[in-house]
Amino acid sequence: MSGVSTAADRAAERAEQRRADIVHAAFKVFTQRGYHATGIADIAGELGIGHGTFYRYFENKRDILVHVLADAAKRLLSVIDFDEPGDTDSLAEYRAQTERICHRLFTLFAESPELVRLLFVEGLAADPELTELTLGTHRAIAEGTALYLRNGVHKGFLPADLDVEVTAHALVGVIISCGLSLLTAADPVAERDRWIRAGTRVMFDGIAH
Amino acid sequence: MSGVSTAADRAAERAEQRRADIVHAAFKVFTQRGYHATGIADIAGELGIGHGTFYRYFENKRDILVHVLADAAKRLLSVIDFDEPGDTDSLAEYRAQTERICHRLFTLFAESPELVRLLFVEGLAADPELTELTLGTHRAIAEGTALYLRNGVHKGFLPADLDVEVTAHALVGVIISCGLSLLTAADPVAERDRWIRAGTRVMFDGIAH
Amino acid sequence: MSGVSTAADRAAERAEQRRADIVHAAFKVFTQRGYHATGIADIAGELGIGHGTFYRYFENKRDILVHVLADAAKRLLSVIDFDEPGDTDSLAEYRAQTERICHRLFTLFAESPELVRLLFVEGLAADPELTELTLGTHRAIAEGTALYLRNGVHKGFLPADLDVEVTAHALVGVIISCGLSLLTAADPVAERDRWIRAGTRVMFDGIAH
Amino acid sequence: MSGVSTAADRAAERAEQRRADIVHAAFKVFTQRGYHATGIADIAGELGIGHGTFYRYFENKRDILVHVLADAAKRLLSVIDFDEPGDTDSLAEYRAQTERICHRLFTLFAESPELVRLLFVEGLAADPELTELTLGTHRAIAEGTALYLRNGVHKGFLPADLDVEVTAHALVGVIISCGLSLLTAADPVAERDRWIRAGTRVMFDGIAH
DNA sequence: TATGAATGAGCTTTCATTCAT
DNA sequence: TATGAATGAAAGCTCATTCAT
Repeated sequence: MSGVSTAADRAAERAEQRRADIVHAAFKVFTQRGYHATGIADIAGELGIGHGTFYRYFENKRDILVHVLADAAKRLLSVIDFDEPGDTDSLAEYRAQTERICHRLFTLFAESPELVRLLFVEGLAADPELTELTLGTHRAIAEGTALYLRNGVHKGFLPADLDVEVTAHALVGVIISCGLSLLTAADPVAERDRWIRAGTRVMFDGIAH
Repeated sequence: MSGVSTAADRAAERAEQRRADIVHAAFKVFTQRGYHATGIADIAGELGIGHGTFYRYFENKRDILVHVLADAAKRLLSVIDFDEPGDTDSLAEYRAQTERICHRLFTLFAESPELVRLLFVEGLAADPELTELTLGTHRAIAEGTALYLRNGVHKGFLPADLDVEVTAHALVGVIISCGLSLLTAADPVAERDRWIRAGTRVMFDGIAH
Repeated sequence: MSGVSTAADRAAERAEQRRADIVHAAFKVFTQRGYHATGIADIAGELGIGHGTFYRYFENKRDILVHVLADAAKRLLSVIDFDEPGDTDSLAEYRAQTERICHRLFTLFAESPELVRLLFVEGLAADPELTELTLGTHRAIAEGTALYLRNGVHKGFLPADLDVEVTAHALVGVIISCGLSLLTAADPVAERDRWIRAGTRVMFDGIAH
Repeated sequence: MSGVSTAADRAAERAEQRRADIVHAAFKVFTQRGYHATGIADIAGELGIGHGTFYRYFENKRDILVHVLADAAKRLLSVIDFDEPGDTDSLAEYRAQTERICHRLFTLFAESPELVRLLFVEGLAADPELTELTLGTHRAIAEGTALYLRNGVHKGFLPADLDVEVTAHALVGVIISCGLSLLTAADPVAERDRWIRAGTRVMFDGIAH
């Protein structure tokens, strides 16, 4: 609050900024060349800093990937968490809400395929331990999704015997598949809209209606 | 038919057997340690052969992965292709068929999580080119799935305006998510059954019914 | 002489023929790709035989090179030894003889640059020991040359204080340089004739006349 | 001039020094064991540095050989270029000059047989491309020699119809042969003197005088 | 704090040689 | 006798990480 130790504060601030810069640069090169094909020198080169400097901010190559993944997961989750599970009181409201969320989410996928690449591709296979971590992120998304389902069950507009956990996970599968599809889509925006429509349709109506 | 050139035949047979052995061993170590953490020496060691021998049968490390992936994809696809898309004439029949397919598929996942690991994890991120190849396998599964949907649309028990391609892809997402879930499931068989039930339910009825 | 053990004789003959074939094939590939870049498989492949067969006729890779070098040296020396050192009784006769020898020798170089490559390039640097062996061949040529010079000194048409050994060696240097020049000559025959003329001229008259 | 950026200067200087050290070490081991028998580890070991360090200064094994050869060629050529072709106006002066050059050159050979080994043996056969490069060095020596001959023709103390190019090349052959001879000479200095005498004699007088 | 020179573990790959068939 | 499958020593090279400056 006070002006005391401002110099130290500024230093800490600059350090924080540099950490963020490095995470950003690593995100870029990891998604471009892939985690294993990327060298620390590539990350440092992207920023124009010495690669020794990297080690003043991160433990090692794996460490930066963990941070990049966490950052990416946070970005993705913020898109889902933007809405409030408890806000909806009817199926129609929930469906509208779902469409909004899918729109935001799939727009994010269409606009930053790097994020998809990182969370659904690179992070998944960097090493066995990170597979677990990334699957944890998937689980976190599933849990976020489950909150909405539970609200519906609680409010009565979703059936009481819905297997909330597995269903939520299945929906995450749809999200993953959408992300991977947009990765190679010729027209990502058009593809995104097809996914929003077809995705919410199968989710709410099933394929038969 | 005749006994002529039996020696050469036997040699070719043994070579083919050895190739299969190497693919099998590579499958095992790739799924255990991950592609990048695996050395050729690990594959050779698994078989108790000299690592120079490996290079008599495969070009290089990438080559064996491609073969392992192809083998895994074939195994997975054969489970789906086992049924005949045109066999069903009503929604009820299709639903029963779907349950059978899911049962076989998810049983495969539960019994050989390595296959899941390979097709949905390792193969996806070994290198950018292999990501494409693996996404191609996903597309192949989606196309297999689409055949069933198209049969339903054609027969009239599925709505004419169903977005078959995207819906099929979405279902592949469910399959992927199921595979990944079973990877860490405490009781894979029980989990498998939940996925069969919840999966077919959301697929046919949507979440609302 | 008798017909006894003809079968064994024929076998030995065939073996000898095959040794010669292998030497010939090795000569070809060594001069094309260089000794170190050549594999045993290349030699065997050139002959269409299994590479295991190679080892039934030669100890190892170095062994075949020694034989190839010996064969090449023999061919080169036979061109020099074709004449009789004692045949000439005057400077004019010796000069005519030298021109004949040079003609034969340089024609050999022009026609089979591979022989040059082998004796003055590959053999020289295959390994330290073979350098000695090849320098021995050079010395053998020098000794052959020295015989002619000694005849001249003995007959009195060359000065008594001529340093026969070193001069002979110097002439070998001219031969080597001619060989290497023809290796990259655009018109080897024309170049050959220039070397015969200029070479005998400097040898007999020095540069000043 | 100023003290500015002295640190960077010193770094560059040290780097240059290290490059020179590596060239020097490589020169030594290449001439001892031969190019192909030498490993990068041998070069690094000679200097007591890690072999990874080698790759900070040179692209690969071939790269260092090229540099070693260039360095050796420069040293040899500097001995020839020390004199001025145009300095002599009579045959006697040219002969004296030639003797001086031969003295310096053959002394270099006697004192550093490694240089001979490198330029006339190793460099010649390391690989086909380097054969060309080394023959290029021989051509450069021939061209240097040709300058002297042309001076004599121009001044009139050498015959107008002298085939300068081929004669120069022939003299290079004598130089090569001298170098190779000194390689195995029991008493290199005595041998050197014989070559100076016999070499200049045959060059200027031919064998007959 | 920033740097990049130095390091060496560890990898992929080659190929001369052996030997069972 | 002819073969080629099997082998593993050995080499070149990369790159994450350390640390003196």
